[in-house]
Amino acid sequence: MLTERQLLILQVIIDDFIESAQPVGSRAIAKKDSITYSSATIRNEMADLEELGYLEKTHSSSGRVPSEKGYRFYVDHLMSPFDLSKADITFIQDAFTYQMLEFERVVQQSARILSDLTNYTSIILGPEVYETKLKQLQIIPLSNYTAVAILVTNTGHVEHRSFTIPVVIQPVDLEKMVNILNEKLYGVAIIDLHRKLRTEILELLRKHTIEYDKAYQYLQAALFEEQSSKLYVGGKTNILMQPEFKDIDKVRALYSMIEEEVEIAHLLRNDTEDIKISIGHENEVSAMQNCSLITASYSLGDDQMGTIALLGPTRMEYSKVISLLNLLSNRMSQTFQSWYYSGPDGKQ
Amino acid sequence: MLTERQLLILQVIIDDFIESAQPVGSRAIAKKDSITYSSATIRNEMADLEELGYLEKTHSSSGRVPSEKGYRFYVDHLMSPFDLSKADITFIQDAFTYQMLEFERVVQQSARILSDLTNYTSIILGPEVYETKLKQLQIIPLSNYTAVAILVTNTGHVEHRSFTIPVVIQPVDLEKMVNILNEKLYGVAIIDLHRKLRTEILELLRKHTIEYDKAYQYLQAALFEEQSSKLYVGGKTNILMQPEFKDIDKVRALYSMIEEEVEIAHLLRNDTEDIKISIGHENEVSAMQNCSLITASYSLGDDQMGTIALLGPTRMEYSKVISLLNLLSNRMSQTFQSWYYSGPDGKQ
DNA sequence: GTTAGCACTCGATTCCCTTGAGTGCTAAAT
DNA sequence: ATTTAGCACTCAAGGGAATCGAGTGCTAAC
Repeated sequence: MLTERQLLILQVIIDDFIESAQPVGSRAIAKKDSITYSSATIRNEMADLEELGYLEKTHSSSGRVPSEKGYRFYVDHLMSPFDLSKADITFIQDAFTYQMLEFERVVQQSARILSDLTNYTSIILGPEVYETKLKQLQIIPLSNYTAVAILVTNTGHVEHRSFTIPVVIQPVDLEKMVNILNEKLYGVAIIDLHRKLRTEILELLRKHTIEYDKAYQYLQAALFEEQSSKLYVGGKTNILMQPEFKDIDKVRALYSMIEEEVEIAHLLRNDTEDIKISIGHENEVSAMQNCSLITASYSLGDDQMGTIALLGPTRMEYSKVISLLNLLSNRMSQTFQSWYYSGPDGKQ
Repeated sequence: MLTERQLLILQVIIDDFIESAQPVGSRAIAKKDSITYSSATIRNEMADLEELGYLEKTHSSSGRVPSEKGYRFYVDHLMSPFDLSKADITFIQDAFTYQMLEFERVVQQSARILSDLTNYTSIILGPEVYETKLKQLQIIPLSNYTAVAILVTNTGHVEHRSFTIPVVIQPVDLEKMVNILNEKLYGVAIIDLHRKLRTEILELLRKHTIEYDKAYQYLQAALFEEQSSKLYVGGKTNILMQPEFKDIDKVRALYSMIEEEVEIAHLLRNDTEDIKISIGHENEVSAMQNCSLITASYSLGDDQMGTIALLGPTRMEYSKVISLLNLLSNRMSQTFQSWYYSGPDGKQ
């Protein structure tokens, strides 16, 4: 068990290192206002903290640097809550008052806010489209041979895909089909669309169009190809600003990691209500092992929608990042909520 | 005027340097099969070529490096046409045979192809949406207070924007409005939409809806906000692979430059039929002055649509890049063409 | 005109020395 | 029993000096 004094010293060291990115020496600590002991005492405590695994040295005569265990202890027990500046808060509020009526827009804006306010890289995992519901389906002919299919969900999300119209299908058939589909599929969750199309609608359609199979096949290709949830990344170049990434190879590794959308999406998904923090080697992926990843989730009512995250060096401003993620995930959830339950202005 | 031998030597030096990124020495040149002179002779010629400004030394006893004037001469007179490998060609053809029916898709795919095949960064400037024509306008209500407006162009491009419905406007008004708009605006170029809305349609609409002004204002906000042509960037991280960018500051400068979409768009626009090459300081922007930018344009029929470009170090594989850009811009133009004039399969 | 030969240049690498920030330990002070 | 002052020690970083070698320019011979 750590003594009060050790707790204090550990906290001060980590705070200092997070700010300065330089190994912290005993003299520097002794000078702090909150510290009343001499550098020699500090040295003794530091030696103990090192032995306990909370601190490390970069070389035998260097100052101390927090270990991953140190950071873990810090975020669990030590760190003091961060008060966002008035400026930051109004910045966020402002961003959310002006015409935030589209999912994509909210998410992109949020990613941007996060990266701008932290100098880290923000990653936002979009919702599983599956959970939203079909509002309207439309097929708009572009030429005699091509058309664009448009799918609108209740969240205002629009998917579209152009396709060639098979010769055997007449425009009038197409129209009939769309009518039937809209009638039968309105309000159906996107995740169920596929199944429903294949079963219930099949018979119905057969009565009206001769070439159901072909039409079905095309429709499916047109609409259901990429419904995997999207990744929004903000401030990718912020990584370059961090002193721990002055070595270009690390940057390269991290970038190619971020481009692995599938893997990242998997890593991110945070199903809990809480904020989740992964420090250094707590991350499974090797390219991220000198990084920390902090994730929070946003939701619509009780439904988890997606995850917002910040990726930075292990020497991260945990406290600030957590405050920000909390504020922003709430703000996002609120916004989505307001689209459904609020007054005519869509404001709270 | 350069002698035959000088031309040969210059060519060999630049070819070598483009491949190796290392200053080229006289001995290395003398060893090449195509060179029958001794290193001493080469040295004399190199000294002359340096005096003429085509070569430079990095320091007084180093090998030679092409100057920007050298590169310029090389691309204008020296470089031999590059035969793309069978593999590369089939790779491109394959990419274009499978369901390329959306503008975005074609462009994104192309950007990817370019960056993958070259290890440079590709930038594609989308078409001015203005030049395309309105196919259909739709407003789909999402709730009592919100709706999504969708605009489809003849190129299969879909724009959409959610908005709040002003209280004063009834759903039935909305419907009427959309009908009128579709009737009157079908086939109108996007660039003319604005004007037309403001003039001709105004009176017509006034007869039918009470709150035209409000509706107009909302419609406009919903549909015409971001019609600037889009930028598609591929292989941004390829920059990190080039030895001339092992210095992180240069990378940072270049990245923040690329993010200036407006400026880049302006730089890129290539209104000629031909391929345009800007070497080093021929670029106005300082962050690009150790880069070369090669642009080509793609078109629909006789209408220039947009620009595709590759950005790399001045030591670029000009010859290969040019072949690739030629092939790809043609392939893109063809594809767009085929959407309009070809048979039911959309194939040539 | 071409080439061999040689002195010369200069970046890169290595080694050594110095500096200074920081430690650990011991002994004295509280 | 803590705390602190003092001192010897460690090691990274930075600054020459020495060495190496790739490459040049020039001269004289072919």
